[in-house]
This record gives sequence, C-alpha cells and structure tokens, in this order.
Amino acid sequence: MEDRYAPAVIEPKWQKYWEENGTFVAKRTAGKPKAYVLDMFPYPSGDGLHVGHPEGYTATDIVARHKRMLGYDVLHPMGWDAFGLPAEQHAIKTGTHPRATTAKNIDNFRRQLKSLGFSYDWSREVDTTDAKYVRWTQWIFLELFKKGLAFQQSDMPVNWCPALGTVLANDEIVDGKSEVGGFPVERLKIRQWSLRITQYADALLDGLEGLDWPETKVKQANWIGRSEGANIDFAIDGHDAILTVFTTRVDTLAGATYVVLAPEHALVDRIVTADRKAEVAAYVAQAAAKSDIDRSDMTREKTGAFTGAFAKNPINGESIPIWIGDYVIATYGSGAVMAVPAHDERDHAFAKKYALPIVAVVDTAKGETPDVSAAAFTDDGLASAAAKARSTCPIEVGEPSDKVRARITAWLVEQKRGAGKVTYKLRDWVFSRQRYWGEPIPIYFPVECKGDPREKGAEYTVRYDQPIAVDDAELPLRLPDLEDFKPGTDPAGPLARAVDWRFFQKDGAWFARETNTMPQWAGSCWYYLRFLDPHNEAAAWSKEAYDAWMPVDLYVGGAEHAVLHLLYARFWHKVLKDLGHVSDAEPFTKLVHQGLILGEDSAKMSKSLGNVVNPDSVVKSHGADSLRMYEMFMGPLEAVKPWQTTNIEGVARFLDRVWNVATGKITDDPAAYDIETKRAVHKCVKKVGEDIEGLRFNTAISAMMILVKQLGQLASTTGVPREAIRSLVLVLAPFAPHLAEEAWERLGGKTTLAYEPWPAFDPALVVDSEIEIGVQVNGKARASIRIAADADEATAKAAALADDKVKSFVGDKPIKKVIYVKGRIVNIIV
RNA sequence: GCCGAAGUGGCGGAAUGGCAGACGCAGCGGAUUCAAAAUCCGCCGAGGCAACCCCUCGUGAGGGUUCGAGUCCCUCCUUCGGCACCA
Repeated sequence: MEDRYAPAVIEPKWQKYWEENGTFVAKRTAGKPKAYVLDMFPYPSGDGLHVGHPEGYTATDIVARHKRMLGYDVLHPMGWDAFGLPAEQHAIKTGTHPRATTAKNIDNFRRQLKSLGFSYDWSREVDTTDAKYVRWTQWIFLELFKKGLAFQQSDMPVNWCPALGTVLANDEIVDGKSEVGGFPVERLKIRQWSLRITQYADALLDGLEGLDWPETKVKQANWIGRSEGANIDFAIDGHDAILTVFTTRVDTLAGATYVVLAPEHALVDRIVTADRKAEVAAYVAQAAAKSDIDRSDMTREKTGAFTGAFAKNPINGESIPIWIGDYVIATYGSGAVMAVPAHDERDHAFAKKYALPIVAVVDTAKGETPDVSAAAFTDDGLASAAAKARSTCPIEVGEPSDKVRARITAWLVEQKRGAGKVTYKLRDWVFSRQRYWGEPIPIYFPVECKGDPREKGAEYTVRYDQPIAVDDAELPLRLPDLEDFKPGTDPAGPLARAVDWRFFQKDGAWFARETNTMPQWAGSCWYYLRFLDPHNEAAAWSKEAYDAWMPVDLYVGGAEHAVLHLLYARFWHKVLKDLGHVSDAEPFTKLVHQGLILGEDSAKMSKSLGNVVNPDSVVKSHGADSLRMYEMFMGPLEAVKPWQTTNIEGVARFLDRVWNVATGKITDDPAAYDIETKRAVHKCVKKVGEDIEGLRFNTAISAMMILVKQLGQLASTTGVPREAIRSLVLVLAPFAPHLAEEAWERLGGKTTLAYEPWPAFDPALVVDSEIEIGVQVNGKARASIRIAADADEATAKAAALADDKVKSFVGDKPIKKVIYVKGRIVNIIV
C-alpha cells in the first residue's frame, strides 16, 4: 500500500498550516465561555526538552483543544523562565554571554515544542530576560517597595564562601566546606533584600481553602506553619530585662523547671554571670561555627551551657535556671523557650543530660499520673494535683488541657505577664542574589565620597540605609554588559565591578545602584499575568485583558514547585490585589502536578545513569502523535511511572490502525451504520469527553482503541460509515492532532478541525437494552445471565433461578433473600 | 519522628461497594507469505482436574462492617514524595 501513515510528512504539514493560519491565536468573544489553560513555563536548559516536559504539556494541550471544540475561547500560552544559574556558570566557564546562551537554548526549546504540535498561541510568547518583561518585573518590585513590603535587613546570616566569591545554599555545603572545591564557608551577615511574605501568612493559609488543588495545599499549610500559643514574660533575677518565651503549651507552665535561650539570643551577654562567662562564650562560638544543617540534625545529642542567671516562673514565683542551647532556634518565636521536661521530648532529653528537675503537671486523659522518668508525656490530658499546687492561677484538678490553656492565658493577660500569640514557621523571603544573570533590583543609594567613586582606590560610603526607587520612566534598568561574570571577593556581587554602571551622578551628587539581583523566582511570580497582554507597553497588563481571561482555570506543572513557586506567585498576586491591580484573591483555580517519568530502569532519568530519553529521537522514530499518545497512555497523569520503549509500539500500532480505517473503505450507505456500530461510537464519544474532563487520558485512549478495533472489522466488509469515522477522528484530535487533521481533510474537511464542534452523544444509545449481569449465590459469583437492562426484580430473579448453574448451587435449599441491583447483580441468599 | 500519596498478573495499568485484571506491552498458538517483516485472528493470574465442564485460591499482612470489599473502618508492613529540634 502506497498511502501509509507517515507522521514525518503530515506532522510538519499541519504544524505549518496552524502557524500560517494563526489557528491558535487566542481571541475573546463576548458571551462565550473562556478557559485559561496554563503550563509551568520551562527553564530553557542547554540539554533541551526532557520527556517529562511533554507529559504535562500534552495534558494541557488536550484540554485546550477539547475546550476549543466545545466552543470555549482558549488562552494557552508558552514562554521562558530564562534567568538562572546554568547560563551564568556557562558564561564563567566559556566567556559566552548568558544572553547568547539563553537565546540559543530558547530557540531549541521552541523548535522542540513546535515539533510536538502543541496548540500554543505563540504570538504571546514571553521571555523573563527580555528587557520588555524585566521592565514590569521591576515595576512590581517597586510596587512592593513602595508598600513597605520590600526591605533590607543585615542580620540574616548566610553561607559565604570567600574562595568561590559567592553565597551558598545549605545543600551546597558538605561538612562545613563548599560542595564544589571543598573551600571553607563562613557564616556571614550580609545585607539582603527581603520581601515581607510573613505579613500575608494568614491570607496565604486561608486562601488555600477554596482551591481545587491536590495535596500541595497541605504542604503549603505546613510550610506556613501557623501555630497558636502564647508569649510569656519571665522576670530575670537581678535584672530589669524581661525574657519572653513562646509556647503552645501554656497549660504546662507550672511544670517549667528551666528556661533555654538560643545561643544567639540578645540577652545572653547581659545575663551571664562572671563565673560562667568563659564557658558560655565558648559554647556560643562553637554554635556559630555550625551550619544550619548541622544545627538541625535531630539525632545529635542536645548540648547547652548554664548562664548562672535565674528567671522567675510567673505562675508560681519559682526561680529556675536559664540555660543556652543550640536546640533552640533563634529565629523562631522569641528565640527562647520555657522547658517543661515532663511534657516535651526535647526538654526531657536536655533535662536528663544536665540533671535538671522533671515535674509532671498533666495527667493522662484517664486521670492517671504518667511516668515521666524515662520519657515525656506529650499528649494533651487533664490538669494534675501538682499543677494546681504549683500554680497561683486557679486551676481545677482534672480540667482538660485546652481549658487550662485558655484559663492560664487569660490569667497572664490579667497579670500583664503574657498574651496569646500566633507564630509562623514561614520566614520573610530573602530576595537578593549576589549574581549577574538576574533582574537588577531597581534601587539606588546616595554615596558619600570625595571625588569620583569610580576611580581606583576611591574612598566612599554607600548609604544603604537610604534606598531610592528608580523612577518609573527609567525602567527597565538593564544589566550592564560584563566580560567577566565571575563572582568576586566582594559579597556585593559581580555587578559591583561594573563601576560605570553602578555609580552615576545626579544634580552634582553621586549615587550607587543596588548590585544584587533578583532570584530566579521573580519572573515566574507573574508570567501568567503577562500572557494576558504581552505586548502592552503602557502597563504590565490591562484591566480588559485581565477580566477577559483570569483566573487561570487549569495550571499543570511539577510537584517540585508545590511550595516555593506556587507560594511566591500567590503572595505577589495577593499584594497586587491589595494594590488594585488584579481582582481575584487567587490566581490558579485548579492545579495538577504531572507525575515524574522515570527511566526504563525505574530510576530517575539522569545523564550519569544514561537512561535519559530524548523527545527528538522519539519524534523521529515514531512521530509526535505517538509520543503524545504514549505519554498519556502510560498511566494516570499524576502518577510516577517508568518509560517503556516497547509500549510506544502499542500506541503507534493503534494510530496506524486509525489511519488505515480512516483512509480505507468508507461508506455513505445509511444501512451500514447499524445500531451496534452507532452504540459503539456514542459510548466512545461519551467516555472520551468525560475522561478528558477528569484528566483520565489513559482510559480515554483505551476507549478509542476499543472503538477502532470494532470499526476495523467493518473496513474489510461493508466499509466504515463516514459519520462513525468522522466522530472518531474528532475525539482523537486533541490527542493526536496531526493525524486527526490529515484524516479529517481526507474525509472531506475543508479547514482545520480545531474549532469543529465536539461530537454529541445520544444518551439512549450509550446504554444497552439487553445486558449481561452476574448472579451470585451467597455472595459468590456463580453465573451470568442476559436480561433487559431495565428488568424488574421479579424478572431478574426468575431469570437467575432458571439458570442451570444457579440451580445447582441453590439446590433445594430455601431462598432466604434475593438482592437485585438493576444493571449490576443478582445475589441469592440461601 | 511528623505530614501526604500509593501497594492489583511477567510488565504499564483498568474497575459509581456489585462477575477483579478493561486497554496496552511481553509471551504462546494460528492465518497470510516461497520465506521473513508487517498485518490479522485466538490464548494468556495461581493451583487442582486425563479432559471439556468445573472447583479452590487470589488485589501488601491481619482483623472488622456488609447479602456482597481492590474499593469503607481499625491495626500493622513496605515504597515513594515533602518537612524535619518550629516549643
């Protein structure tokens, strides 16, 4: 046969057609429903597309194409999250400007995505490194700055590696040395820009409630880590200073037998007694030398040092020792805890080690006194007699913990010794990087100097305490071109070396630009908004464009972005809402994470394991439609699943069969479109439509396979009814668009099928009039009978009892009961 | 340790509380062919039975609810993902 299925011919043909005809340019028509279907845009790495990318992208493409056929206006855009470390590192190694590397990688990614036939509106493509995009990222930053949500802090200790000239993330450090090169790392407090995300902690937590998101919601809630408790003030013997601790277990206050401060706590130096000074100083020094990772190793034995000072437990006036210990986190709560060893595991371990008293104040829920000599009793329970005896606040013995908490908190408020307090794990977001390849932060500072600060050896002081926003008219603030991208010995970053860019004169005074850049998250925080109106030069987006498309109806991307990207983007969106720039509280209505695709060996795909599958080679060997089909047929979208090359053959064979049926013997004889065939077609149409809605693409494909098998049998006899094959081609179109377009054309289609109405199904045709149902005897399946689908119980019972096999199992035993579920089962109990 | 998801044939996976294993891969047998590839058709959980029929067992383990459980409840085991001294 000459006319074989040839993806290598028809795929480029239709990609060209779509491009030339602007088939997927998004247009909004008043009165029509809309769908904003969004992928997480990729970082265009030098390695090109990975098979994991087309998984999510095919899923959204199917949804987008389906929605168009259902008459929706669809916005389905794509772009590039193109700032980032790899291009910069490549620049350091080779001297190639990151802009050049990025442009090349983007071209490759675009080519690859186009070869897969995704129905993106390419006229809306955005690139986060494009000055026209950066201009608006900087604008949003200034909106945050003007609202007081972007601020500088200098007390954030970071991991600074002088040899590498850069700040390292915690996981880039091994045994206190840099992972690369093994150079020493210092804990250094560097001036950083931060965003006040903590101010939105409650809004971000509460906003999760109405979202159609997976378990990601739980992760974000854990990350925000809201916990309700109280701040309690402890007076310090012989000092004016007050020591505040945060606790969620106010009810155990009477059992607090000592207090522990973080080694970094500001009071440590003031309260330490002379005889303890040396020991405490040594302890503080060794704690400071440890990285965050070492500090948080839970298996480590707890250590500490006694300060010599005592605090007064406000509930009973007892003097209890003040210790320092690095198991207390300086940056959480107030950096100090009251230790209740009887009811907290960590305090218990510490008390055991340093022989501190353990006093139980909570009985079990059954009213028994727990044995706390070996382990802490950490559950809620009932106030014990000891609790009452040790407390000036009136407590009833046997009162449940939550009641006791409320009572003591109220008492503390009354005594002005504390108050209810909500604390979060979420920290403010460190928003500056000492890198080149990122958005310049559009801020400058006055410079105090004699003469020109650009001169070698010039002495100057940058007044970082007086940040000034770059004027809107001067945006975008572009990156200077550098020859040398290496980070230097200056924690200010490589931009500090571009002195002609950094320093400028205005009205006779010198100023210095901020030399830190934004983190990679910045561009991805708002790209979904730029897609609405990508060519707008007067604003980041217009209100009309916003109202036309937002919010995002479906957002698909990897679970690795469950917390950071998705939380940061929600944060910006909420700020923009408060500033009146957007009108929805939440940007992403429905979120789905595609599952990881593993290598053929069920291990994570990686270059070192040599199990990486390249989409280009699959397109070459089997075609884009087969790749798309296979990735959807592998299993549920959200599941982690291994790649199996032989399984592509299965879907490729299926597409081949579709081709043969669609280009084979077709009949327009109405008699050939018999009821059986019609039923099969309508069932398939129904199932595929419903499965796309539910993102169950694997079972949708299975339904199409069943239909094709049935139609294939007609091909060699009467011929396939044209209407049947047209319906099949339409439901297949979102999955295998190239093949579908080609078949559609050959079946008489005059134009693209992209906007052809989705076929309707007749509900009467999708239910069989006569069906086979199971018959159970005593709950065990014994036979099956054919009866009318709507048969009543008496009929079904009679039919079941008439069956020979049923008879043999029932025998002459009396029938106690018959259960009949219409269309499902008959169960005879004897 | 805590939070979340998941455990079903040789493999990927289907199953509103109602005949477990749809669909596909691999395998086996057949048709076609000079032959092969491709294609088409059939078989394909385990055990028992000379054999068809048929019977027994079977969805990580153990208990429970139910006429009926892969599905719901309890306990446990394993794998994966996340968080991890957050008071």
